[in-house]
Amino acid sequence: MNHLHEDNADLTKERILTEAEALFAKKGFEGVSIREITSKAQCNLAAVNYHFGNKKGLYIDVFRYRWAPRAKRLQEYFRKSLPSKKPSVGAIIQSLANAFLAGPMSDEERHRHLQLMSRELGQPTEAFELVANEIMRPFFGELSNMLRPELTQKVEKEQLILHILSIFSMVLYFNFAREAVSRVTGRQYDDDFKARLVKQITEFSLKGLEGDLH
Amino acid sequence: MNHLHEDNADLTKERILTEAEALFAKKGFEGVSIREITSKAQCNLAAVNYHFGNKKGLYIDVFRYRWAPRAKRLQEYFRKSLPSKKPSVGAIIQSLANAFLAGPMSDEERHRHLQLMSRELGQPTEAFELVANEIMRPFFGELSNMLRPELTQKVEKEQLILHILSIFSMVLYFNFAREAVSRVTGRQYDDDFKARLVKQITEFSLKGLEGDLH
DNA sequence: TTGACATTCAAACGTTCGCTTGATACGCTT
DNA sequence: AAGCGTATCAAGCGAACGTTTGAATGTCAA
Repeated sequence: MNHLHEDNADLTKERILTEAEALFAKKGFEGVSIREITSKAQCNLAAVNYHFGNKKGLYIDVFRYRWAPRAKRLQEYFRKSLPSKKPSVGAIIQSLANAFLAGPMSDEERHRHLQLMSRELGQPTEAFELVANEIMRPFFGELSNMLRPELTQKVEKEQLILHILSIFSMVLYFNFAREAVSRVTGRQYDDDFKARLVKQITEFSLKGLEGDLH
Repeated sequence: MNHLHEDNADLTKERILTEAEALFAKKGFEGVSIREITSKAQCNLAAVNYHFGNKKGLYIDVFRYRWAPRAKRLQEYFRKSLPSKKPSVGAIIQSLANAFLAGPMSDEERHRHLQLMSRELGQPTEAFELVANEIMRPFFGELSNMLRPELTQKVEKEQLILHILSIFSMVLYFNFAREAVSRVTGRQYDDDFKARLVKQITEFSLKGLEGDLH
């Protein structure tokens, strides 16, 4: 193995995945043509069908090889941001909001990531299965286990999940609707404003949980 | 005026608007073809170009003649749901969440409405100007004026807007990401569950504002 | 009855779409 | 050197796309 031509193949394949992710995030599946992707990736039109079978296969592989690994990196970053021992609910929420809005990735990369996620949430395709089973479900379970000991016993499982979803709704919305948020607030979406949004999500959510905490 | 053929024209035009809205909401602008719309509207392919100029013109007119009026109806419903005198913050939020999740429209209609809105929020087009100027800006101003007297003086304008956006993020998310929400919670998206979501949004948001209230 | 206008229609326009094909070049194995 | 598998390429396929056209139809005012 490790032939030279396989390295080249990998490079082409990687370039296609990179450009495809950016374009799918920006314009959606139907808004992008294979020609546009291969043109930006500087390769032949047929390369997509050769490496990924068809357009949908490429879309799925974008989630498999780009989105899902990044989501796991994001989760890992979140875990390492937590205080090593018995993190408080406030610390958990803050780490969560911070990881998703000002985490380890570049602003562009994070925007791509959340755009792709939002598209799948709003209009699930085959890729949603991957997102749900490999990323969402385990992470929600992890968060539930983390928060459970901090909550009063009367809080049911469903209530806890709804709380977590409420927090996520803000994280996603403030990224997904950047332009609307910028216009309504009159603020540019720069690092200052992102820090402000992290603060808002953290404080609003922490208070939102009040009454269900010990 | 009031010629018979103008009535017929209106009917065709109305049918196109109706089917177009449903399809644009479901599949997005690029995911729908004029042929699909005119086929469902049971009219000729050229009717879209005759009545609306081109596909984009139809999309804009869907927002102008369908979406915006419905948004105003929704706002009117919200106003009438409020206690007639000095509504409390809790009453305001509850009326808001209820109007958007269980308001005057059918579940399908509301779903269409919020899907179209979410699409414009995530990927603004020409229609976003209409949405922002004629619907969002006035309504946000109205909500601000309503909530302002109930908040402590230290709450700045930006803070207030971020609070409102936080509430809206939940309203939109729980509609936009129906399938994900259903899967994660394990619940069908029926009337019972919608009532549960209204409760969650109301209580979570009301607590989220705590500390900034009188 | 005639002429002007509004609306619908079948048909076709040129373009772009996703995808396939067969040729070509290259590196590896034997 | 021969044969094999991998990768890239230009070219082209049929289908679907948004849009245009010109004729047909129906309705009103003059």
